Amino acid sequence: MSKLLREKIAGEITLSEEPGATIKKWRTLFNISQKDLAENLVISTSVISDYESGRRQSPGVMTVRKIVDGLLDIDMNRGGDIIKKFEVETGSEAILGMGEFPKSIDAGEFCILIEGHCHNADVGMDRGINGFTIVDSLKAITTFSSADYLKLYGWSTERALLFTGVRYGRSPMIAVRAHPMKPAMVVYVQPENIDDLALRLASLENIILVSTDLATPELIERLKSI
Amino acid sequence: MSKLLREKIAGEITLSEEPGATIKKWRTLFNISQKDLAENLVISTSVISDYESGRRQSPGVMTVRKIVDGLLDIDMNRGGDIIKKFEVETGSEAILGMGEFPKSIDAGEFCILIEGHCHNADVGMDRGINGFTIVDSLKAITTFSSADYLKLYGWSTERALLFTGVRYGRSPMIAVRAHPMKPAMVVYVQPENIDDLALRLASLENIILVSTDLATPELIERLKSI
DNA sequence: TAACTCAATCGGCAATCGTCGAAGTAAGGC
DNA sequence: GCCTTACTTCGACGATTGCCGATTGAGTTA
Repeated sequence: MSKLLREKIAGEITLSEEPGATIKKWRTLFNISQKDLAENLVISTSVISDYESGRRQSPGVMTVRKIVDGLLDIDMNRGGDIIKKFEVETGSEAILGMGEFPKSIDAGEFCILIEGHCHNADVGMDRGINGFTIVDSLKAITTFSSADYLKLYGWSTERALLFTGVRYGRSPMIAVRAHPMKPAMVVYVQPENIDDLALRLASLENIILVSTDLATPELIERLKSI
Repeated sequence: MSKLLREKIAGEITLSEEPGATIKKWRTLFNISQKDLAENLVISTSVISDYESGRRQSPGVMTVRKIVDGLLDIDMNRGGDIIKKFEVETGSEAILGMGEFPKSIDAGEFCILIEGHCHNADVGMDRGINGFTIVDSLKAITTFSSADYLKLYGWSTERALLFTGVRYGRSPMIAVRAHPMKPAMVVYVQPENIDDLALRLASLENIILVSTDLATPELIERLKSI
């Protein structure tokens, strides 16, 4: 959905030397009048104008968030035409889900959330997880170019990498071993088996290896809720 | 360089329900202590702590900007290790440059800035330009998949599309014609010729067709300065 | 255990935000 | 010329931010 767009707009406004001008740019891009926006946010139109004209030079993030959401909301109610224009393809179909958490979550907590069992207790659980990527292992192996592997890591490598369709429980860990970037945690989703070598490799790389019996859709839902 | 990352961090902080927690997440990710950050920003450490702990729940965009830049700055001074970790490949080599302007700039002004000559005065110059993309036409034609064309349009289609290596002056406009997304302006960079059909198509699509004698590096520099 | 680092907490104060509403300007209809 | 629509400008005022410095607490290290 439009999460990326939302972030893009917010980021641009926040970083702009003239946040007001940037707000205006986006409002115009969305073809929304000050009045419509003001109505949506239940504030007076002069407020919008004050921001855009620069009378308030450093609006709080809360204000920016409200404005961004207002723009997106109005467009949605109109059919989402502009949003669609900005939407980019999600990329490879081997990636089933991906997200970043707004704040670090403890590996232990994460484990509980996904009802996972840890298989190598020797590596510490005291690290933060900042995001997740769920991969269809088979598709990933057959369709990924080496550059695509970068996509597995969203914005932070301090993340959990979840593999579905695990058969012998060896290849995913081998792939991780071969790759220069290391996740904080690897999760096998409903694996048929967990390989011994995989376990050794995980400990070697200092990666927490976990398995869960939850199904992928359920997992995605839980992870999105963080 | 790290423009995308900068925007990503700012966007995430701004949109977070707990901006402080998100600030902390990134500071930790960058392995920077409150003290180091405070020193870089020439403020007291308690300020950072106050934000992270949530005493200030809606910091101004100026504050957020300073913090983000502080994080990136410190990392740069340390060798830029973390930034590099987040850097994603720039993508196709057919795209020579791309950027978004922090605010809308008038088509006329834009024209003057790049020392361009307009070839179809019939279409109005009264539209805003929000960004630009410079493409090597030859490489684009030979290497782009149809999905790649989406990349030409950064975040806004209300942008200028600049083609280099134009020979007959026809193909670029044909490509634009065939594509569902239309830029506000097409610029031929040091073209050998400008095709008549291209002109007609431009008018038909209501796209401003401009040519410039400036070289690509000079163009990029000027455009980045907006 | 004393010394030091990293971070959290808090009272306090000037500067700025967030918001309103009234009044004013500019561009079209008709 | 009169009525809308779409903004801009501005005085006012309570709520918050932005910042400081002092203090406390939890970990490290010598």
